[in-house]
Parts: sequence; structure tokens; C-alpha cells
Amino acid sequence: MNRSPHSRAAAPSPTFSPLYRQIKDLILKSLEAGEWQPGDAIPSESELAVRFNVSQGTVRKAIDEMAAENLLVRRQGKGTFVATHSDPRSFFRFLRLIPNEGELQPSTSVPIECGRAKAGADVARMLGLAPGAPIIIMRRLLELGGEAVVFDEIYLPGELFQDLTLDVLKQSDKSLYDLFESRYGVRMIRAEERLRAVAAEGVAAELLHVDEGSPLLLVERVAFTYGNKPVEWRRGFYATRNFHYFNELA
Amino acid sequence: MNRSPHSRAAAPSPTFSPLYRQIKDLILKSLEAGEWQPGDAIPSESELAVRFNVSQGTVRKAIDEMAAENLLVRRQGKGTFVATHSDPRSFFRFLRLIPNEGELQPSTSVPIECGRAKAGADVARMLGLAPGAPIIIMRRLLELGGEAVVFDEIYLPGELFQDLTLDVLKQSDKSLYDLFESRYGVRMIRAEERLRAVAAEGVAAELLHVDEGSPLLLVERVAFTYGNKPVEWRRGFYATRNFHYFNELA
DNA sequence: GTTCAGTCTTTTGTCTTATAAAAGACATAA
DNA sequence: TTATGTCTTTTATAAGACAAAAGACTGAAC
Repeated sequence: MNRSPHSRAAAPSPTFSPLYRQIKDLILKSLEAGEWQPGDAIPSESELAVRFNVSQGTVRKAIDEMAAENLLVRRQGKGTFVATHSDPRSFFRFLRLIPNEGELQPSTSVPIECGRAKAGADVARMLGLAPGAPIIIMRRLLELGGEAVVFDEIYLPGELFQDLTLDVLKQSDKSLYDLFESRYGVRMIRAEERLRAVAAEGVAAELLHVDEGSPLLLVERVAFTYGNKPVEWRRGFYATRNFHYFNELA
Repeated sequence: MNRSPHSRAAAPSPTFSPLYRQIKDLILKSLEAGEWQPGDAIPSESELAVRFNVSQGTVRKAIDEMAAENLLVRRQGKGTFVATHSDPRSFFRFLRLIPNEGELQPSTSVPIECGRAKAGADVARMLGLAPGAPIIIMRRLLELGGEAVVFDEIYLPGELFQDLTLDVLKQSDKSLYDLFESRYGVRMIRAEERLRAVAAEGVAAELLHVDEGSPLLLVERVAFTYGNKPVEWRRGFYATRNFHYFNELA
């Protein structure tokens, strides 16, 4: 570690970075290496301070940033924990769909199909794979309060999800990202979504019980794991009769 | 100010709040009162520390939070500045529309109509007004790279925007929120958006040059100023042939 | 035995102080 | 005129001391 970043004698150091950020990188590396599992407590601030030979305040600032990025969760008096998709609070972060009126509905994922294929040009580009690399294609329906609301087509790199089959999906009662995290060790930490209005057609129209040509909200998503690595591409058709996509501009 | 929040002798204080948050509230009050204008520098951290009789670090933590909320902007070596909508960087925050391919386009606002009316039940509810209170209704088209992409219907409380007319809008070359801020002293700091897909009809279809019944993205927005006070309700129809709504889930 | 109140330990949170880096103005020498 | 150094003002970083929150543990009261 560069412990004397301020001495400019030796190197004007284009790679300069303050102490707390170096600590952050170290913690991130431990996280990525699986030293602490999702839901687990990480060592206390003072322990980490001793381990890295810095003050508690410096460790704290590193953790502050990671908590702001939803990688860690602090609880006063208890400790700091690795964020997990099994925590229901982290759920809404990745499904911004709420009813036009009334309370939030419990959601059910209905797997329809899950197979293997070779990446076409578009999927390869989105996932940073070579064209022809093995991928998994999954289709599923999302029901909210008994109503079919979202039809998803999901593309995953085959390498990371070796034994993922339709059966595995049907067995699981967790959310997809919870499953990915607990069974395959792939943690989604960030996503980009692109929204358009399109006309319903084919399977989507049928499964969502809407007329051909009626408007649907198309949500395309790329989800990233540690190191900004894309590991999921998804195309979702949302029927927005009774639900809408909620977003806060802050 | 409650300078000894930790002494529990006097009051178990259900309204306890740490020092830095009390400072934050004070700075916020100054901001709200217009003591410093958008774009201006606020006093330095050490000046504020003297003024409030606390340490620089405590002022700093207060400002940190406000910078995270986009109320203030820090610049090392220069000072801390009141955020402003005239800063182009703050622009994308409130218009999340980007081209499917190619660079970001410069946008032009084309005012169509601007009149006064009395608030109906729905607008009154959204803006926290009494039904029948005076409001302003404005319609406009947003063009990106020469193409008509968004048709907006905007509802404002009449009281806050006294002399706002179609002419004023036509005269201005600023963004709407920049105009609101500089001319009426109303600063938008946060907004909630609800998105749906709908079928194009009437004026919207016509102005956006799309067929009746073709899909449009409907974006309903409530925008808030200081103290979480709603001061704008807006219904926007987005034609998403060549553009899409971009959102980051972080 | 069970319950309740106090006490102790461990954890994150708050606040202060000292010092570094960044930016720019200004003077001065080439 | 142009560069170069120096001084001042600003935010940024780092460390240390102490407070509040949470929970486990102890032991007395019943």
C-alpha cells in the first residue's frame, strides 16, 4: 500500500489515491474474494483499523462510501454487514413496479423456459462475451397480486451459472438475484435500465393477457457485479394497466 | 441551538438530533431564505464553524450531506456553491432521455399554450392546494435534434408564478427549471416520476407525428422544492422511436 | 425456576484538531 | 511577455477521544 501519498519527492504518482480509498479497495477485494458472505458481519472498524494499520476514522470513511453504494449495511451497536438480496429491503431497488393504488403486492416468479444457446452479436456485446460463447436464455412471468404483469427474457453467461435449469428455477422460492447470489456466488450490485413504449405482440401479448398492438412498457436492463462486470441482460415487457414504474429524481 | 444533546438530565428529548444535523438545518434555512443565491459560493467551512461555534469537521459533515442531496456543490480549493439549474450538469438529472444511438442532442422547448385556471380535484391533490385555487396550465413540445420527442402538460400553483405567460416562455432561452429559479425564486430540488405505456391520441399524437393508437411513454411527475413542498405536476408523453428513458439502479 | 433490573462489553456514531492538497492571485525574474 | 515561485484561501484527509446503541450476562427478588 502507498502509505505516504503526500511525499512527492519519489513519484508524482499519477495513480495517487488517498489512504481511505486504498482501504476501500482492500475491503472490496476481500468482499469480491468471498472472505465474508452476504448477510455476514465484517470485522469491526477497530479490528480493520489494526489490520490495515490506520485509524478507525479512516476505515470508517472507506466503509461510509461502500454503505452509500449499498455494498455494506451499518447497524449501530451491532456491526457492519455484507448487503444481501435475501434482505427484502434490497428488493424494491431492482423492481420499481408499484400498484397505481393500494398497497405493495407480494410478487411471484413463474419460470416458463430455460435453455442454453450460443451468444448472438447483440447479447455478446451486452455481456462482454465473444460471439458464440455459451449463454443461458430464460423466460419467465412475474405475477403481482395474482395478475401477470411482467414477461421477462433473461440472458446470462453460461459459464457463471453452470447447472441452472428450469427445474432449479421451479424449485426455488427466492428472488432471482437471491438465487444467483446464494447458489452461484454472483452478486448483482448495480444495473442500467432503458425504457421504451412498444406495441404488444406474440408470446408477450398472450401471456400478459393484452391485445396485440396494445401499448407495453419495454424495460431493457444490464446488471453488473463487482468490478463493473456485466453478468445479466434482460428484456422485460411490463403491462401497465394497474401498475407503474416508479422513479425518484434526486 | 441544543449544544449539549447528550445531557439527558434536563430532557430525554424526543427531538434529539446530533450537532451536525442541527447545523445542516440552519444552513438549509439560510438557503431557503435566499441568503445565498443559486450559483453563489456559501461562506467557507471555517467561517461557518466560527459563526455556529462548532468545529470545521462538524460543518463539513453537514455540508457533506447537502452535497450528496445535490443542494450544494463542492470544489476543492475554490469553495462550496449553491447548486443551480443553469449548470448544464444538473440538466440530465431532470430529463433522462437519451438517443438510442449517437451523442446527446441539444434540446429546444417550444411553448404552445399557457393559461390560468382553477384547480380540479386531481391537480389540487397533487400540488397540495385547495380545490378551486388558481393554477397555471402550460403545454409545450420538446424537440431533440430537430425531432419532436416530448409533449408536456404542466400544472403550477398560480400564486408562485404571478406573471408567467406564453410570451415569457417564448422570450426565454433557458430550461424551464432555470427560468423558475431565476425569475420566480422557486428551486426544484427533487421529483418523483411514474411511468406507463399508453396509446397515442388527440393532440399528443398529432404534435409528435405518430399514428393514433401507437405506443407512447407516459411520464407523470411531481416536483418538490425545499421542505418537500410540491410545486409542479407534469404529464409528459414521450415518443420513444429514437430515444429512450435511461435509469440507473444503484 | 423465572423474571426483571442493572452492569459490562462491543459495536457504530459524533466531534474536534492538525495537517495536506488544490486552486488561484500576485510578485518577480528571465 | 512569459514563465516560475510564493502566499493565501479553500476543501480534503487522517487520527484521536469520547458518546450512544445494542445486546449479553449477572444476580437479586419473587
